[in-house]
Amino acid sequence: MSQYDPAQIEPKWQAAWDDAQTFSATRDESRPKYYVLPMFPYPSGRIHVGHVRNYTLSDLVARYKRATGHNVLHPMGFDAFGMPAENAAMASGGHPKDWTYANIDTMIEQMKPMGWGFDWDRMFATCDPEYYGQQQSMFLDMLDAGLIYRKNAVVNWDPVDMTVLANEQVENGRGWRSGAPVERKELTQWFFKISDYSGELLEALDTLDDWPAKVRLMQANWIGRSRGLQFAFSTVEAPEGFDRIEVYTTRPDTLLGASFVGISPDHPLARALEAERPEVAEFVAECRKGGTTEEAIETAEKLGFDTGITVRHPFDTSWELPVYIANFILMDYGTGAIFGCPAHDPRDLEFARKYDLPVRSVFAPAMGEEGTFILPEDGGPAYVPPKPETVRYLQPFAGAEAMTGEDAIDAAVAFCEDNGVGTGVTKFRLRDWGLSRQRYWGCPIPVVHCDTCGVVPEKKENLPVVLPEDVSFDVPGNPLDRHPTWRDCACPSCGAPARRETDTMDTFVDSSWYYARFTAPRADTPTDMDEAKYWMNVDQYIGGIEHAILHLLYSRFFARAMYVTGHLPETSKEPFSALFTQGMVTHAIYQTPQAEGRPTYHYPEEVELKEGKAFLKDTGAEVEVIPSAKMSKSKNNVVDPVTIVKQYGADTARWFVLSDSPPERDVEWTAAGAEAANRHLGRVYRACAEIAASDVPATAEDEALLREMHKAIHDVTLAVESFGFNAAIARLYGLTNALTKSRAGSGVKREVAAVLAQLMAPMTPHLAEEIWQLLGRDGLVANAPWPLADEAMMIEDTVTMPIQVNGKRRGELTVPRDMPKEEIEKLALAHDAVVRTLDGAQPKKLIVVPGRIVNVVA
RNA sequence: GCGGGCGUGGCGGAAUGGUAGACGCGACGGAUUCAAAAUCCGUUUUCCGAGAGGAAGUGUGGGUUCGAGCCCCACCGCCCGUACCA
Repeated sequence: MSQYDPAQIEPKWQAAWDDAQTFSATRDESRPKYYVLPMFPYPSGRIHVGHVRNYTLSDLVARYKRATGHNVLHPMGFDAFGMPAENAAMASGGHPKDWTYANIDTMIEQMKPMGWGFDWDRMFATCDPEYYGQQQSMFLDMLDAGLIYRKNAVVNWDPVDMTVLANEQVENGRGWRSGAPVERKELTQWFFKISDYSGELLEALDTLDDWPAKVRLMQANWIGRSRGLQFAFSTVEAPEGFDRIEVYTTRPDTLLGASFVGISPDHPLARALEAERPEVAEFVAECRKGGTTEEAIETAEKLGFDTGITVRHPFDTSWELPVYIANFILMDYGTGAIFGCPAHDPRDLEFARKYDLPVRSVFAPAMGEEGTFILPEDGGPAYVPPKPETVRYLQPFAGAEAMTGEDAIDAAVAFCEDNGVGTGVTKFRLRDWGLSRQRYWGCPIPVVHCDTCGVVPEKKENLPVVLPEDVSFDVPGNPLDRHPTWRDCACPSCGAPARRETDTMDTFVDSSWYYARFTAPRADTPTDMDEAKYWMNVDQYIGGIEHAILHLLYSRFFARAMYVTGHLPETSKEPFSALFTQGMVTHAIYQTPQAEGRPTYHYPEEVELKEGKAFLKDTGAEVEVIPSAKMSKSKNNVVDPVTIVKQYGADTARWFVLSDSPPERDVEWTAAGAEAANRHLGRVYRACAEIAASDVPATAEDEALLREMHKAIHDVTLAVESFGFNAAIARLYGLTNALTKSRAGSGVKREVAAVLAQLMAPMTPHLAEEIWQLLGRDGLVANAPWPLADEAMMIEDTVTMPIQVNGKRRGELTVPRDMPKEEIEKLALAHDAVVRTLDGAQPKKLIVVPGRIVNVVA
């Protein structure tokens, strides 16, 4: 009998699918459509195991949905703009375009042998002018619709290289190349008005039933709707025009605990003082050191500068509070000014203790819950109970003494409004989306700057504004800025000499509408409405949890913006009907510690495993094993899928990434696991080949095997529907074992083997086709309808229930499936173990859950 | 710092509030073999016990319940995100 030989069978079936055009999607109103989309990859140069997991998951869903009668769209493309291409050009002197397209070719070559059923005819890369030209066209429509505007925003500035840095290019506050301390610098930049949609994007989260709850929660917190009070402090001895400082607070109930007013270093008042007073300028310059990330700002040491200006408390004009410039206050949120209440905010407390400002508690734990509570003014930590918790107000100015924070906030807002101290307002944390990038390898922003006409949109007939190819990366900065001819152009409005916008778009723009483009990838408009109406929405989107907020939120906004500009139907405002977030693929790190600095990392193939320990093959020296680490080139623990496929075949790689871990969790790649997967597939192949050739008449075991088959169909179908692919695989192991051990006749065994092939087809499609053929079935298993479980065939006559005494298992009871509760009670009380444990005592309670459990409470 | 998630045998993991450890890996024992590889069969949470059986046990500490891996509270550890990595 022939052996399982993936190298021979896999290319054969891939060619068969190609010939039959199995996975090319065309509109067909007679069948329900199903659009399954894995997040498209960045063309880094090689596919990695994370990609293998992502596309194996989407392919499984696609093949399963095909089998259940759906017209499936399962496309693939490349998110091809971005920094790595420019970094490669800087490092090795090539061109980002050549680097990118060469990488795409390599990756396609690596993807094809995996047997993923993509509709390759729809492929595109976002750096294709055909794609980004349509993106420019939409930009103009959105600009026209008032969805895009310009304003100032801060960037990371490398003062030595004189260039803007991405957050990841800032290491410990210094530029990655120059090593110079990074500064925050303001530039005029383009923005999408995503904040216009804050409320809608938040509320619509409730409609996304098939999204993970954690993602919806993360987005809700990110959008961050808050109710609060906006009011103004009147100032004492402030410069002209600063009679008042507007502040926003979400805790107006803590107004009597106010201790100081803090303003952002970018607040207009801070700017005014900076211009006049050198010591302020010095302090503000100090605040502007470091990167722009929220993390860097929040974890930096809290710094304050006493301006000498004071403000009057709105409830008591004789009470004056100092005004500090503070480095932890963001100009982007609220009004860029706050009042500090140290007793009830840890940051304010740290600040107050540092600058010796008063700490005044506003509320304390409600009566009876005080325990060991220490007031913050007596050295305790800031007291910040959850808002729904009832607390005791020490000096209630609005409402009762004991109230929840929520009620107290409402009462305080009402009180302040009644007394002319500010108004209650709703604010969002979500900021507008800055899309300008001072970089070459991105979609050019199609506008022109003219001295007379100002900012002028490029004419649509002049699109795409194509990136020039004659650029060099030998000097830091954006080559578009210094391009001799591309930059200079004629004003589309008056024709006078003008200057092209040299900022390009954030790559998040590219990935915010690719799902829509896949429905009509060659259209000469951004989308084709008929195709979009048929294929949208994405029925199942699959990708990494790392995109939970930004990419998914931007895409949700973009779909709305595309609806407003007529590029998507209203029904596509939420473009992803269901979302699944997969876990990472990890791999052990093998390292030898060094006396100083980084350890030496060893490749897995240099290491030998013996008795749970790892040794270097060369020297026999023991190496340290760090399990389950994220794969990283610098740690030498990256597994290359190409090697795996050469060694074991694509089906083994697919089977392995699906088995073991549930798909939403991280999975550790182990050589042993891959071998085990391969061994099992070999077992299935041999068993089925043997069955195909056997000739045993029907036996008494036929029915038992058929029952097992129907139960397996039922269980696997449920598991696949609920993304429990590891459970589905465990069930398939079970069916395989039942099939190989059964003494049923050949007829039934062949039927079960064929069903096994069908159930495995979405996971190991090549092997499934081969078995299908061995069994003499017609056509492709890829085109066969999904098997149906016959519920009547699954029913067993008896059930076995555990018997517990006081919640501890003491025995079990096998009874007819439909035995009445009273009968079960009698049998349970008469059971040896129960009699022994009760020892003559009367049971206090008897709980019988028919078919489930019996619990005797003594 | 803040927001979110996860934590179960030697390992990956299973378990609508109802027998904790399915299924797989590894390990151990056996069959087959001149021998090995491959393959097949069996055992495998820990501790006590010859055995029958018993006790403990799902990161830590508490709580709710007839019954908690699952629900609630506090803590510890790891992972993701933190708006210019994609």
